[in-house]
Amino acid sequence: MELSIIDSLKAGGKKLTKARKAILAVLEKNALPITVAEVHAGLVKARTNVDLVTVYRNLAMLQELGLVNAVGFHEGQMRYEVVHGRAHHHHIQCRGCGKIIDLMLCPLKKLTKLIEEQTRFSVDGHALEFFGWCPQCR
Amino acid sequence: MELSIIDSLKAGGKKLTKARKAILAVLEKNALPITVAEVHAGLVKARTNVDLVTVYRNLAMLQELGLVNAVGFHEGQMRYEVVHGRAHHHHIQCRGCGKIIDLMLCPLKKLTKLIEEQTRFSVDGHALEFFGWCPQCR
DNA sequence: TGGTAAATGCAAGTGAGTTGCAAATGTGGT
DNA sequence: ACCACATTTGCAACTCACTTGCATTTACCA
Repeated sequence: MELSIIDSLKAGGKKLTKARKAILAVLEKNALPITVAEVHAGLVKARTNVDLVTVYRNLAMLQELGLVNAVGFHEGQMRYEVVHGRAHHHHIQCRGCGKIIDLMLCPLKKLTKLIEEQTRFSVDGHALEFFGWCPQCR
Repeated sequence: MELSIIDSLKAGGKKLTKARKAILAVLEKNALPITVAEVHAGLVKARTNVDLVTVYRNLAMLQELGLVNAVGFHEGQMRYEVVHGRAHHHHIQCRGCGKIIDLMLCPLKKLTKLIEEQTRFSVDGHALEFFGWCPQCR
């Protein structure tokens, strides 16, 4: 079974602070990965004053605990999404407008085993993003 | 057939400058994707004085022409490798020492078609990197 | 060889992300 | 409920990859 968010924090010796609750709430409200600035803007809109640096520190920490997922489209900044029981998945981003869509698939399980055999690395993660043009920008 | 590097530059209205030749030479010497700073260091070592900003501008241009390939491991900087007739491939990086290895495979051709059908995007690229621990760091 | 667009170097700027430190705040034990 | 204490937060300053503006230089073509 999966640990609850609170249990995961406790298991990592972390406190359940106001900032942390608010950050997770903003992420939960967004289905797609958002930037640190967008998380911060969400906090401001929810009248929760949390410094930007606190957002950075918490996202890094939540990522280490496996509670959030970092996604990068080589935009010069990272994006984050909650894990929270969602299935492992990937994304596609439009090169025109930047729109992101979830792709509920991953073809890499078998391949990972093959890579482990061939390289002698122990593989513990991968980044897979697609790029293209959405119907509106095409 | 594939255009030569010189032909590709000409086709794009680009000049074959000393800086450009030297940058491509440094990339050709390196089998794996290297950072902009590493390209620049390679130029200095080869006694070719090219400003760092020129390296940035040329790598961006060479990427647009499809002559070099940008690879990102979410390290806060990009890496570049020459395309030059090499087969499409991906990489794995060690989380311990940062070592990178070529993976001469790509499982995404069929999947790309499927994504195009499902999302109505026209897919024109993808980023796929693996992460893990190499035998020395494990 | 000379005219011209493209390319370069330098300096200054942008913006994401980090670090140090003093003040504030959860938490677990009593 | 309170206290002790480690964790967390905010602020300010900083780092570093990358970009931009502009005057000078260079490759190319007639």
